Amino acid sequence: MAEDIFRLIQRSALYYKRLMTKFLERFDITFAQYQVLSIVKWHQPLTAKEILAYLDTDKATLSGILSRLEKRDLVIRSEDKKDRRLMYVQLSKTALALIEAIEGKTATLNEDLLKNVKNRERKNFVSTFEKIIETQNERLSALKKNTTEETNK
Amino acid sequence: MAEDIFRLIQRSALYYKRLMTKFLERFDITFAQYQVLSIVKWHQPLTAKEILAYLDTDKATLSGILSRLEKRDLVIRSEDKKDRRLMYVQLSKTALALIEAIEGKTATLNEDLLKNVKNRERKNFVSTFEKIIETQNERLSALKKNTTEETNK
DNA sequence: TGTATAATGTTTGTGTACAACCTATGACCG
DNA sequence: CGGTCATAGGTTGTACACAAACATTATACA
Repeated sequence: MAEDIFRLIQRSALYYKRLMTKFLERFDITFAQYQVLSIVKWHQPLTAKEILAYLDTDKATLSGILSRLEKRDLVIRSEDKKDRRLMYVQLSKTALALIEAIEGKTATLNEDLLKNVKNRERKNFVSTFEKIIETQNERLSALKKNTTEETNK
Repeated sequence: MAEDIFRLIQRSALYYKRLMTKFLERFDITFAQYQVLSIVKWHQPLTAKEILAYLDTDKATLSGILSRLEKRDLVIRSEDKKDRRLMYVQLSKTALALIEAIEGKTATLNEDLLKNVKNRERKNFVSTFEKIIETQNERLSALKKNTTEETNK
């Protein structure tokens, strides 16, 4: 029974990714690239670390995405002059125009996917989801603690 | 607002995958491999196409997973003698024992993740989720239809 | 019977997820 | 200072998601 719920979550996430990928195809960017670009747009300039905090992904993954975006002149990476470990990321003009052209349309798309779920139901859904994610988070951070404790021995 | 809901879905799916991956590490299989093995266990023998229907994934992906499982002697692939396009997949004895050792534990793990969500709340949650997935499915199959129509021109 | 078409799987190439390792820089502390 | 440690980020290797192209076999149908 519990497994069924996680199957639903996985399936819905997979379908959503497929839909967004198809939608973004015409703009020639991937879903992950879009997510990075739209976060950078909102909070420019951002360091890689800050992007990671928003997206909750891995630095190795992000590094690859940024490289591809930079190769296509969609982002600009530049060092901080005081702390030269930091890399600031900014959108190019092309990317800014691209993201602005996309954003409204994705909002419509998302709203359409939820057309059968009205306000109160949405709130209940979100509230349950937050409980689940909180527990997941507890379990995940417990795992991280264990591994760091072991390396400290 | 709608976007927030899909962010929750994606995040939860990601966390679940991370948790399962960590849990399965000690058995030296990946989450995707575990999913394939447990489906094959329930309905042996299965053709690749049938596994695809259960898992809703891609045939290219499955082909790779099965190759890796076969290399490690966890599954056995054999041709159908009547229709030689079909590949039947079966578990090896090792794999059968492995999956049986794992299954009970994952059930406990899943139940734990939902410990803060009681019966009625679960039902509401599932019912909302089913609506969302149904809409996603409609949009996805609309996309498929369009592409096949285009190729027919 | 022969030929076009469809169905089943594999292969190849790109992008992503993530662990493990590496580099370079900054911070702390004697 | 100088040495140790932590931090920011990149690199490498494995596995997965998926499109596109391919090989093989089955089926339909003229």
